[in-house]
Amino acid sequence: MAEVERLTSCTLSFHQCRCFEKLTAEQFDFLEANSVKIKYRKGEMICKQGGFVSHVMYMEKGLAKVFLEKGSNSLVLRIIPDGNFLGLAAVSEEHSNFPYSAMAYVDSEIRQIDVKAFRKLMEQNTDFVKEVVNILSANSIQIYGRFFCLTYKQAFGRLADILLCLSDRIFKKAEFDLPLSRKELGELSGMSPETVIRMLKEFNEEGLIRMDGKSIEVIDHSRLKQISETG
Amino acid sequence: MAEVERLTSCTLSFHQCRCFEKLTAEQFDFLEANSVKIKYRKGEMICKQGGFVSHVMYMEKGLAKVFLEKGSNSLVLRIIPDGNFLGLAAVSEEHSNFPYSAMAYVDSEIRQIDVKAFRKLMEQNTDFVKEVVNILSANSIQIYGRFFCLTYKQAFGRLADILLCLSDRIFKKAEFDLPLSRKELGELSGMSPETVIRMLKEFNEEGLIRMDGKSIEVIDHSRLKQISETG
DNA sequence: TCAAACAACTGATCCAGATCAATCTTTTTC
DNA sequence: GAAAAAGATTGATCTGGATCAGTTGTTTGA
Repeated sequence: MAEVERLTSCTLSFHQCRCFEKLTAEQFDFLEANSVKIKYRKGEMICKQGGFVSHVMYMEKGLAKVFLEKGSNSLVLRIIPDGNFLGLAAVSEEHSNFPYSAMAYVDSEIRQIDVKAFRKLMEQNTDFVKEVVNILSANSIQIYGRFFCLTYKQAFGRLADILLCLSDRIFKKAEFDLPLSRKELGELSGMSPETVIRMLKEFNEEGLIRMDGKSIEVIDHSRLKQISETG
Repeated sequence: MAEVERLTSCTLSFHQCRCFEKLTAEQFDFLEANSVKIKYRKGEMICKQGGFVSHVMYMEKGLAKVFLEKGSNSLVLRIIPDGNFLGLAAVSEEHSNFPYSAMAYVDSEIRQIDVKAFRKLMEQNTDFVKEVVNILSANSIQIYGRFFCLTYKQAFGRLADILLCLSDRIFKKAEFDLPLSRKELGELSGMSPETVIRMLKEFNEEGLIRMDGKSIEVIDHSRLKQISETG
């Protein structure tokens, strides 16, 4: 029996992007010819909510957040590690403006692909467009889970979610140096920076994590998972 | 200058489905031959979160909610009026289980389309698959707005959103009979039924709406809109 | 036709987590 | 390398909205 996916506020879809594998050598060259690699520094804006869409972007190396902003409020929708698309909303012909902003968490290399060229490939290659549909679906499902968790889980459950997500899926090791401020960690888990600090301190004191400034180590993975589920 | 889309917790995307217009007569017949119309009674489940996906569903007539459930918590993702798809997540080959449940708010007629037939049309018809991509994108963007609002807006702002959404976009008139219980209205706007009642009462007393049991009339549209924006 | 379940409503209480106000620490800048 | 700005931390306070505990209609169904 297939296990039903667990609802987490994890900020990353489970989908492994296999788009480019579907292209012929010729199509891949066409895509290369119509794209350019851009380097962003930590903290730089990659796109602005409301701005004109001109490219589909692909994270080659780095880490970024995709978020909504309004006034002083900011909601992180997704975080984008290596090998993921950013701004795939652009493929829809009906949206000429970015529905979200994106910012680099760390120095990042992003491939900008001309949206017209990208759409052309979608017309030419059935497997490619199917893969795009798969990615869009997977992104939606991930957002649903995140939406549910930020709405119903308590603060400690949401923080446990994010810590596990960072450890298991972004950095893929128990110990990592957090490239985010407490404020940004708060935006990710939907709480104030002060609450983040207090909860991290508590997790630390109870031996669930070991924390030293920016360095975090997940110690009791299974209890964190339990907190994430019951929180 | 194009106006940037307003963030609301409205439960309905702005996209008008034009999928079927893209099909040839032959393809349309194929789709008809591979689909069946099902009637659901008010309150009946249309699909269950975790259940196997076998069909793409299209709301021909009626109103339904698409929601996540876990324990006693329920989060309404979207409401589906006439002429919208339900369960389009099924088109992705990677998801064999429904990521959400759906329930009919009122007696509804739903076309179930065999997912294999649907996918076949996506392979055959470029315009059709583009339109599917457009719908998926529009759905995502709508969910983003809703996510933001349920996270950051206060209760009265969220309720104002929903009332305007119901009046402007679902029923398309100022006065309508609400086919939802206070509890369901609470699920839609992310609050407890008691809070819904208190806020409706307040809106009523301040002359923003006129309320009599199930019947609701929007009186002061512009102030409601203002509340929705500042709330 | 009656009771039993459900929906609407009201008032009182409570609490998670935000906000505010300091202090301390680290990083940046000139 | 000193001053200034930004981030981390701590403690005290405050509050929006949930929860609880009723009462009063209103369907439902045996």
